[in-house]
Amino acid sequence: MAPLRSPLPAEFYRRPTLEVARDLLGTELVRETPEGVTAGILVEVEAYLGPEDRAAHSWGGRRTARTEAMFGPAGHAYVFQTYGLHFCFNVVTADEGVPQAVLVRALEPTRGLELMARRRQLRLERALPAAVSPDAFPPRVLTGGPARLCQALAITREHYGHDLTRPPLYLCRGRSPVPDEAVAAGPRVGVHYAGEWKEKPWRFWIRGNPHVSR
DNA sequence: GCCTTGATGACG
DNA sequence: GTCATCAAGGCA
Repeated sequence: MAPLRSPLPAEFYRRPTLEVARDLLGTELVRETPEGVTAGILVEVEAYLGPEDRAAHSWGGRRTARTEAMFGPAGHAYVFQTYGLHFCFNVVTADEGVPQAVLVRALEPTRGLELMARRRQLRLERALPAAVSPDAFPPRVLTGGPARLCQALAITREHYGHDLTRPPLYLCRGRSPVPDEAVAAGPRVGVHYAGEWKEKPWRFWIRGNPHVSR
């Protein structure tokens, strides 16, 4: 099946990771399944710059079955599981052999909101009555958080290493580029253990966007 | 021990 | 609404 829209080329990802992270804001992540299409605009990301970055899974050049994808070519997916429960979705960046990636922390939902809600319904039952009118989902409940967006888009370990220039999971240009004034930067979330690296302002988000995770 | 989330309870 | 605390449970 041809993709619905033209995916970003591999060259987009094969650049310095901080540039890719910033430029990923405003792009659209599309997930196609037999049940339907779900998609959202990236509004919050974090860069992980192994092997130097203490906060990166590839810190110190750590190369295991889990981190292998980070060493692979740019534009492929790095999916990992945390706390035994949740998946997180990353885009591999930079040159092959340089284990760097960008974690996607939040999306602004654009397509398939009801399907997303269905996939998240187990935990959403309390929120759903307020959301009976489909456009009235409260911000963040569908895709505001790295594990939430994976559940909403049905991204799992089966996408580990997937080539993100091809269906059924790919990125394409969004509605419009995000100007520098709209981009905010700050420390990354959940990396308190990372010493001096935890202060690096390598989390980027669209200022004021209600879907940003926190 | 972890790049998380949802539930619960305190507080205002 | 906020904030703090806790438990869920796979894998290195």
